[in-house]
Parts: sequence; C-alpha cells; structure tokens
Amino acid sequence: MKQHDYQKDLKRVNLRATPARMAILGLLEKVKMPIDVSTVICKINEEGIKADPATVFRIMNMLTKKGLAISVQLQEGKTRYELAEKKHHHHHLVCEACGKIENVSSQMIPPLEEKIQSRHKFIVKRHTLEFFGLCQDCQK
Amino acid sequence: MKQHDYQKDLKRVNLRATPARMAILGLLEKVKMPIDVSTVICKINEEGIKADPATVFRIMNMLTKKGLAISVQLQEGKTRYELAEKKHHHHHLVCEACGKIENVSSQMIPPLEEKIQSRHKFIVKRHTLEFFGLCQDCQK
DNA sequence: ATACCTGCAAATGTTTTGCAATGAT
DNA sequence: ATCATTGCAAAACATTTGCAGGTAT
Repeated sequence: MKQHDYQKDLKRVNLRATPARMAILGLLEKVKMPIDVSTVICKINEEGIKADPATVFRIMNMLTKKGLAISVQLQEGKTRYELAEKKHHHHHLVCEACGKIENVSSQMIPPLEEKIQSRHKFIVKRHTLEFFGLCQDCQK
Repeated sequence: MKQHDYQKDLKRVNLRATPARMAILGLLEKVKMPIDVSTVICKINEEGIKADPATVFRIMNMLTKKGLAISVQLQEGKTRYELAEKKHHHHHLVCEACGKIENVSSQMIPPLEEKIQSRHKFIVKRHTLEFFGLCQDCQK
C-alpha cells in the first residue's frame, strides 16, 4: 500500500507544500468519500493542524482548480470535496438514513436503478442527473 | 390550452390560496424552467405582487413538501424550483455559456451523452449523477 | 528575498427563524 | 373567530475577499 507523495503532487501543480495542504490531501485519501469544509477543519484539527475556514475554502478551490480534488454537490446546500483519483469517473449512492456515501461507476448507467439495486443492495428512491455543456446557440 | 386552477391545487394540499402563492404557481408555469427565489421575487414584483424573501422561501418549501413543486440544484450554490408536472421525470441540460436550461427525459439515459449530443445538439462537457435512497445497513 | 499562504475580520449570498400583525376560510 | 400566512428584523450558514503578517522555496 503505497502512500502518496503529496509534496510531489503539490509541486507538480505549482502549489507550495504547506502543513494544511498536506494534512488535507492526507485526510481526503484516508476518508475515501467526499467531505465538506467543516469536516475537514474538524478532522485536521484532531491531527493538531489548525486552519481557518477562509484558508480551507481557498485550499479546496485551489486543489479543485489544479485537478487534485473534485467538488461534489449532493443537494445539501454545501460543497463536498474528494480526491481526484485518476481512475474511473464515478457517481455516488447517498443513503438518506445514515448519510453514508458509496461510489458507483458509470458502467452502471444502462439499466440504471435495477442494476444498482442488485449490485449494491442499495434501494434507489430518487436520483439527480444533470448535464453541463454548450447549447446549440452557444456553439457558434 | 387550459389554464391550471391553482386555487384548487392549493386547496387539495391544504394550503390557503394567497396572492403570493397564486402568483408563484402562475410564474412557474409560465417560465417552464427552474428558477431561484430572487428571480421569483423579481418576476412576481413586476406583476404587482410584493413578497419578502422569507415568505417566498417558505412558500417554495411548502410547495415542494406538498408535491406541487420540485427543487433543483445545479451546482450554483442556490436552489431552483420548477412546477411538479405530473408527466415524465426529466433531467436538465445546462448551458455553461448562456445559462439556458433545457429538459431531457430519462429515456435518454442509455447511450447517454452521444444521444443527447445528436438529439439536442447540446455538447455535453460534464454531468452529475447522484442516487439517493437506502444503503444495505439502513434497510433493516 | 520574494512570491506565495495564512489568519483575521468583514462582507456577501442563501436560507431559516421568532414574533407580532395581517389575511384567508 | 380561528388558524394559517406574511413581513420585518435578526440569525444561521456557506463562501468569498482585503489586507497585513508569516512562511515555503
């Protein structure tokens, strides 16, 4: 189980390796699910790293812009972030009872909910699907 | 082209028919796309109906809870609402250039982006797909 | 040494809440 | 006459920004 070299990751995208950034990358790898800024602050604080919300928001925006993190919005009125694993694009299964968040790969899409139900033992109550891009008029 | 009887719709779900509610339902039907609270306030104001943000938020929450409206979140940090047409479940095509929002039906899902591209002349840059329901542990 | 980062305070934007007054039934 | 609904003010959150001081490189 190889530990990522965050120092190198950060240097690669021209970001300085600060304690907060290292801690955040480590945390994102450890939790393996999208987390919001308050959780980040709380968790890294437990590791002895104190950071201001403004700083954490700035870091998350940076990591996202640089491609090290991905922002995820799950109809909660706030943003979550997860590590941008180079591997497959995926979506999320959000349990409305306990809040647990699992991943599903895009290959799941075709017979959609039945497949998810049988493979993940997850009862799909509803889903959201939104496409972002360019409408006909804006393609010029 | 039959005009909806909002008065009856509201009564059916035990909500009183107030000017603000009638105006909002009428507006939602007219615009035919999800709109946010600021837009609602602005538009109904043009019709001579003045309403406080707190009131409009309360109304939108009510309408949503009662099933007359649906809330839509398109990664904007705010909530949009659309009329809960009894017809088919659908998703949205959001143009990142002009902000126009079109609808797509669920039947589109299978070969996903290619189909959307050819049928809607919409270039899909990215999409979000999230499932909400009950995980294995929470099904008891 | 220099440019980047951070903390702090203040501002912005969305949404919620308490309470007294108003309005629908 | 009720009880729901509204407006207003204030508060709660999530997020952003300006600026001066601190820190990686």
